[in-house]
Amino acid sequence: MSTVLHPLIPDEPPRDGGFNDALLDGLNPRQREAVEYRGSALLIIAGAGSGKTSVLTRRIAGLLQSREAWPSQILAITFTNKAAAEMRERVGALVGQQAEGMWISTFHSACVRILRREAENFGFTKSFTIYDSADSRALIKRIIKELDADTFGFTVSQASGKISKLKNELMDVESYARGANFNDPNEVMFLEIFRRYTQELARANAFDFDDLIGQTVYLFRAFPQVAALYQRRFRHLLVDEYQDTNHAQYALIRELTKPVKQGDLPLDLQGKGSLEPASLTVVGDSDQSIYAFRGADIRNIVEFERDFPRSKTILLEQNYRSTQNILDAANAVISNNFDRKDKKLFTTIGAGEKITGFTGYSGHDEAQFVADEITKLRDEGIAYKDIAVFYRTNAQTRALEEIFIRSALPYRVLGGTKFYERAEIKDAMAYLITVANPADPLALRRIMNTPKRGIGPATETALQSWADDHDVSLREAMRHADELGLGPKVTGAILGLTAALDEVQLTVDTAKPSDILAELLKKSGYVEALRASRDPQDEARAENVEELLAVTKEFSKNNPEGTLLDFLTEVSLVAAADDLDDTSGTVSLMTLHTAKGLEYEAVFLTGVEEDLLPHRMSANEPGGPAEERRLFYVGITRARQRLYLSLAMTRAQFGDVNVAMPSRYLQEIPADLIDWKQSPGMANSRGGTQPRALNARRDGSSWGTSLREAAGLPPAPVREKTVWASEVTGKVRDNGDLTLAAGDRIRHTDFGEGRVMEVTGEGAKRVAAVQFDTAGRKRLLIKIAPIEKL
DNA sequence: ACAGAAGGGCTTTTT
DNA sequence: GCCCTTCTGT
Repeated sequence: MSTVLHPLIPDEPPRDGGFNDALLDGLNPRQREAVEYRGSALLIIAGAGSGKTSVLTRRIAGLLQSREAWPSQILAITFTNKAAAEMRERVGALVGQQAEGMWISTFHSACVRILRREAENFGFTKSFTIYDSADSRALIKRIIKELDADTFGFTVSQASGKISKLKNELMDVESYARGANFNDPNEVMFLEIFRRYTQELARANAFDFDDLIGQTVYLFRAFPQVAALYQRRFRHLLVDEYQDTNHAQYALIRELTKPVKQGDLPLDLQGKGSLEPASLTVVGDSDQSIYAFRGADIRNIVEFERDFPRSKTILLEQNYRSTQNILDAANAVISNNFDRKDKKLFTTIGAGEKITGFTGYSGHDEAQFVADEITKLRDEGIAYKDIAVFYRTNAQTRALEEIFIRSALPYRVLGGTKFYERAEIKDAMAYLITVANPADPLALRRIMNTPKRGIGPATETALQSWADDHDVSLREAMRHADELGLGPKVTGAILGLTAALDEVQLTVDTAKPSDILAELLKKSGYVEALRASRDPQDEARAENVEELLAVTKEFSKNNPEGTLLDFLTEVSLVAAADDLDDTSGTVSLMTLHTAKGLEYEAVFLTGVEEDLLPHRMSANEPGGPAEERRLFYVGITRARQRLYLSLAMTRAQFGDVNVAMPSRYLQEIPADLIDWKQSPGMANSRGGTQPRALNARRDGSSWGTSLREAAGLPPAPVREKTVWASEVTGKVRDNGDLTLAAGDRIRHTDFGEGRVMEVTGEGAKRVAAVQFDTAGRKRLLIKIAPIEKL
């Protein structure tokens, strides 16, 4: 092996053929072709569950094994970090250590890597901060306030949404201004917001999420010699979930697959290596495009063949995941989207069980059904970790969680309010960001008076004006606090904080993140202040901060060389689905969006109601209802063996209860595929093909019924059990040391009387299995269930 | 400067 | 139902 001439670029790989046939074992002819095809561009249309990850990993392994490519010449883009980790692992299993040098990451991570290396080319430093959506909203909020733009009717979410959209289209302030209508005061104001926002980001040495992609494209276009390095380096690009790429991501791919210009390379590389464009493989399924709201452009995949004229397309339709009943339902639903290439999933697995349908009176009733069915599945031998519950909006978790806690079902919520969104964690992170990137005023403002140091808004404004007048950073202004004529106490507090930050800052490139954090927490007195507080919640907050400290230690263990910047990058880019830990034996709860790319033995798709799925907000958007249908389709196709569709007749929203109607999509599923345990009356009267409601009765025993009548709906079926006498509240009950033993009689506020059959678990986690007289068998967490001993 | 109370607005999905 | 902003009194 000859020496490597440029750190980025290894030599040409030797081409000695050798393709291990084991890589093709167990593949169908189409999959084989997708692994073996060689050419400039390949589009793999991979239906849900068609084994695309297998194909992709084997394709990469093949390139490595046959010596067509060095690991470092491969760039594979996935949608989530979790998917990247899985792909890396699976390629590693096929080819061993070689997997190390490949770039397998998300668009965002790959771009951060490039930008950290190249930021100095265009006015940033490598220690730039990444603003997440909350950060960028905070900045926009400030700007709107400064400009009094709210009097024009500008809201933060409007402005940030519009800016994000423009950035996804690679529009910057200048190009937007060119097409702007200057007679429209609204547009002028928006332009000013956009301009300031862009300026502030640059001054803060920060990129927002959209910039990570957009600025990388800009970098490649403005600096051809930089682009040439990466064009030459990456010989094989593979992009997963191509249907969800936006225009900026598409442009990035185009840049990377341009032919390498000889003259743009450094002298020592000229004439070395191939100057052909890199080969491109994209995998996707337009039926699973669910991110149009975020700028994903389905045309990228639909027009691939036009974009890359010498491309080859391979269609994978055989499904290896689900039963035929589930696939029939999925096919039936998706065929209602008219503007799609016809594609039908099929399997050789067999029909399998019917889909189970259920209509609850309320979200809680629905949740109870889910909990009960999960218990039954468990009895059939399906592990908790193989069961997932999906919903359209995060707000729906509340009812599910309440019931799951009561029922002692182990669960975890993927996404939702994450650890890093907690105020105390953001505070601690802001300390870290402040020392990593002193130019960032957003982080500095957050910690300036946290913990309380007597530096209030007035002082902050004074500091900021001084900074503006002297054209220095906010941080620099703080160092000159004694020149501002502030009170001695405030001045001392500012100088004290600045000195502490400056001191820690000296160590950022060398010290471990955990040591830096510990030092900052000590010097700032943050944890101390939390512990001293008399707010009982602050104790928990202090523990969360300790938890963050543990996270940094764990990070250093996994990345011995990892710097503070590496840590901050990792934290900025972790997504909801990324903390997925398959080994934990719990039921998984997540939104339909998070569910993409995952699969489970049993899937509960909840809240299949109008205004929820499809969501009310999608109704006005062009293509909205079709995208919602794809979302439903994605949910259905996650299931291997068992699928449950559930809804409620009433749903709590904004604090009060509304009547809910069955989703239009339910009628698109052939009636004989669904076994309704309790069917929605509405679906019957509209579709006419489904079985009549069972046991329909007008006994007025449930408020659900009367609400339906008030709304002019036919009477709902009434189950004898589980009419919620009392609303389940979010308050944590505590039965203290109530002890129960097998044989005891108890009364439950919702289920009535029953007999304890068995008690398991210890202490606060003791669980009673109870046979109720009318409501069946339930598992209850003794400590908090609404029960009394008789 | 800050704590606590009262009032308004809002939630689709996320890298 | 909750969170965030604003107002009021110290």
